[in-house]
Amino acid sequence: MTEPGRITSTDVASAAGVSRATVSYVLNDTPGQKIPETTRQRVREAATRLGYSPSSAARTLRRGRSDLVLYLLPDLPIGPTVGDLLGHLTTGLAQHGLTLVVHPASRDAESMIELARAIRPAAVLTFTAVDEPTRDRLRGFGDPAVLSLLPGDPGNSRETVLSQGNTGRLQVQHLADTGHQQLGYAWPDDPRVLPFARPRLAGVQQACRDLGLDPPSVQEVPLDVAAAVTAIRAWRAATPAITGVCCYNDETAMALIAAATHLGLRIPDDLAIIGVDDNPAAALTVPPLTTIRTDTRIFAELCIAILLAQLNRQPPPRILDSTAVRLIIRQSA
Amino acid sequence: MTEPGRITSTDVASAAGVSRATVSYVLNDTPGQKIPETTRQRVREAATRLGYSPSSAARTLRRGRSDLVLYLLPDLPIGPTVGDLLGHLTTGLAQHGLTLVVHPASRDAESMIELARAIRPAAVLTFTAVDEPTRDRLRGFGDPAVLSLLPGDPGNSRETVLSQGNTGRLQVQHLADTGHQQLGYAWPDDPRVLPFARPRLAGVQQACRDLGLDPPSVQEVPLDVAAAVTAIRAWRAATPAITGVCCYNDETAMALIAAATHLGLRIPDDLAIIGVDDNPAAALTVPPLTTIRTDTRIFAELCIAILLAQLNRQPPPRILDSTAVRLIIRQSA
DNA sequence: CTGTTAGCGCGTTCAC
DNA sequence: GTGAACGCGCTAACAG
Repeated sequence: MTEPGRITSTDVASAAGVSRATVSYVLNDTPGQKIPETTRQRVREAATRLGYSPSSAARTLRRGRSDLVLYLLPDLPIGPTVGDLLGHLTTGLAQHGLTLVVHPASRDAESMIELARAIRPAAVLTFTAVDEPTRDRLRGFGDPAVLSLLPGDPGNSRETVLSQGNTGRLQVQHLADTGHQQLGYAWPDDPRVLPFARPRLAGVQQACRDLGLDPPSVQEVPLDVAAAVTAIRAWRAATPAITGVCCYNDETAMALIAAATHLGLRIPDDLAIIGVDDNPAAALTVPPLTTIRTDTRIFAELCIAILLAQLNRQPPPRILDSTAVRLIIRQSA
Repeated sequence: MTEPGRITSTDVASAAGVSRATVSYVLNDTPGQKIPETTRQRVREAATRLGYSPSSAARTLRRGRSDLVLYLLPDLPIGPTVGDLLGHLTTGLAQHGLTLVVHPASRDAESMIELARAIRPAAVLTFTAVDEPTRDRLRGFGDPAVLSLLPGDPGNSRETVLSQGNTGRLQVQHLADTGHQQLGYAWPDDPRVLPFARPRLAGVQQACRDLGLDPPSVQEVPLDVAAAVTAIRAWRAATPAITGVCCYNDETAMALIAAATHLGLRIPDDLAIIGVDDNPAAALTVPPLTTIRTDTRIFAELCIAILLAQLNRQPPPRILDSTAVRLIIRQSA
């Protein structure tokens, strides 16, 4: 007779011998309500015994805001880093009663706006920056917290989480530490990863300036051995020759390793190569790849801390992302 | 005055000069309602002009079921295949007005049940099988469609999507085609991937039986070159020696390639190696890796078709997953 | 003090 | 074509 899953606050109320209002007050610890501990006990006991959990639909309807966090999935291959980030975000948000919903980040903002309108997310998480007009319209839909992971236009760089600057700095620093003066940058050919590639290159360029090195010689390196051979030839033909290369990511680095092997070059003696990501494959190349790892767990926690602060209208925690990024020294550089 | 995003069916109704009921009937194309085309036009025009989209909270409350699809993220490293699948599922579901929500698949079913209770998903998508009791309890919460991607216990194998059997078959077939009679299987050491590894190995074993080959010699191959060296030594010491190895995935295969290189073995002449996944890195190993690719787009579409059929209480489309799996011949086997 | 009543939020659907 | 009730939790106003 009692349909399973149909336990509402009414059921809890009658089981505890109180009204639905009281149930709500107790379960939400509403401040300013003087309800004796004995009653609270009874209500809570009844709630757990019956397995009550409030309907998020009804709650959302009333509150004007859901417990969902909208995560706009960029249109690019999801590597292990982004994948792990997703996993940790999901787990971390769940601990705060928030649920991650994934949606494709389409070109036009419309479909995102419409979804936000429909589900009234507590927060919106994106990789690419959200422009002001869109942000404004979002405010109408429960005023979600908005967090962009990657920096947008330089200058408009509010609190950005994945600065990527440290990544480049660590790459350059390590190459400089191991005696390289002339650096190359292996740029990806997939236009979809531009939002990641641009700030990474910028970080490398900045680090070169800071260390007094020449700016890096940028070559496009598609994920294909023949093309990588061409890039390496160009670097080695330069005067002075490039001896160390910062790669956009580990896959780009692997293309370079394969090409260098083809050319009979020795890594790192003839050419030092350093990647980004610490892809599981990076430990298994020949030679194993030196790379930069982002600790996605720390990173996810940082994102969540920022979101929660915004939701509670508190100042954002001023934590640097440098703790989350670290050099993994293997043998390619 | 008109708060943005606060357009409700009441607004549309008054703009079109009709009642909210009519708005609902028109916008949902409710069958059995005789509403003249002119009125319908007016309602639709008003809706688009005002930018109306219904509140999913209210709709869920009324319908007892939301437009969310719960996706239980298994606790394992998210490789490119699972990542791409996620992307395609998201996009494909969005085209049907469904939204993917991601939740960690925790050990106990409780937290999942509770979430389902709260959000009333239209469907639940899991990798590992859902047991009968859990399935039963779910029925109470709007009776979501349930789809398990991986097979559970053999025997209880209802409609399973990612059978993995074809994967193993393709691996064995190719090795047999290229003259290998004694096969090895490189088994992963990460217990979290067991749900994938078990059916893949089962597929390999079945294929060996079908082709009259000896059962594969299984060696555990951690993602570490030293350990992979040990495995290769064991295979080569066997009589008759193993000449071709099916790997759990591309990373396992890469460990083997690195180990073989260390041992001075030639691939594929001394040892043929075949992976699974077609990880972007697979094309960049030396030699490039022969592997099995799953077309995640086709696969996602298949999942969605099955879900939609279940939602409409129609028989599931009987499509084989073989179309989605394909051999990529490079040079390692 | 302790707790209740009543109405809102918004789309859906039955009965007229 | 419409009025009205419903689904469920929240909370301002109010009573014992």
